[in-house]
Amino acid sequence: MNFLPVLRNLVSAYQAFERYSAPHIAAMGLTMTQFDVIATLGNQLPMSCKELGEKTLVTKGTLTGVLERLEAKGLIFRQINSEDARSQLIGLTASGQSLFEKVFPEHLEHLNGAFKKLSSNELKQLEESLRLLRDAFKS
Amino acid sequence: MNFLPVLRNLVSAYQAFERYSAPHIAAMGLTMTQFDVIATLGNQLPMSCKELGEKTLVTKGTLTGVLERLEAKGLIFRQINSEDARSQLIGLTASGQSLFEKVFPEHLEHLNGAFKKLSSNELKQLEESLRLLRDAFKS
DNA sequence: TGCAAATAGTTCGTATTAGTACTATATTAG
DNA sequence: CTAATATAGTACTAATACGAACTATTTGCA
Repeated sequence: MNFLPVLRNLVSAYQAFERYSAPHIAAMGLTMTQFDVIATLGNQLPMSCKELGEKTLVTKGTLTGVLERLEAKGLIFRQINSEDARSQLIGLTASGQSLFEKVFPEHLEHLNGAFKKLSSNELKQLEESLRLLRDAFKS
Repeated sequence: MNFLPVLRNLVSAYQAFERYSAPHIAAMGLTMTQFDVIATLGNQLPMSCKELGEKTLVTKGTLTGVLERLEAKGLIFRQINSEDARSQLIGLTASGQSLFEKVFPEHLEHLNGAFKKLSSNELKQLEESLRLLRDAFKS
């Protein structure tokens, strides 16, 4: 069974998504990864780097640098985790929260411009197919 | 229509693929991108950077660095393109060819370990779904 | 209790990655 | 024929990205 076309389509679909999204996000002064972090922190209680990394699929080594830059922009704060001194809690500052409220719905609308081309069935099929593929690579 | 689960699955499937493949390729002394270039050049006539970039989905700026490192390892050569002095032709050296012949079938077998979990229908469905998604982001 | 093992984050090295500006060459319109 | 434009590849910058080594805690187990 020839699976190379599937791999090729996986990579090109992923790249197409990135290239569709990145310019819109860059126009708001963020990178994709930074946006991902802001979107994950929005409307949530402060969370640890570990949890943030799991939700955004960003490894901890990368996250350190991303958080540095977001902190330098005044978008996030860090606070001590009183339950575990190894850990810290990350949250949005007022400025980060207001950026989130502006940018997140806008970007959803931008993405909807692409997804509205797909039917409800196609979306469901996609979600299921992708889950199968991911699971095939796991374990 | 909520498309966020589809996006999340796209990213996690892509990452699962990378994390399944990368260690196997790293064990052979290559990165994923380097392997991609070697695999694309294998059993082909020398081709331009432009063509190589289109086939591997690597942008030209990135390709410059990748080719530098592959050339330093003695795996590829560059030759003048007599038809266009702006361009050069990239091909595998004997050493690169022999690496290709060893590594490519091995890696296909490794990937098959994941893909054999999917039925023929699931593969077909995946290929089609991913093409739809990619096209939704294009244009 | 006390120490080995696990965990949270940072640091570091290497390699992409995108994007822009730049050089050299080719093509094409007038 | 020549000037404007397009194209191929390189140089450069900023930001990921991964993995390994490292520090500071915390946990688990004997």
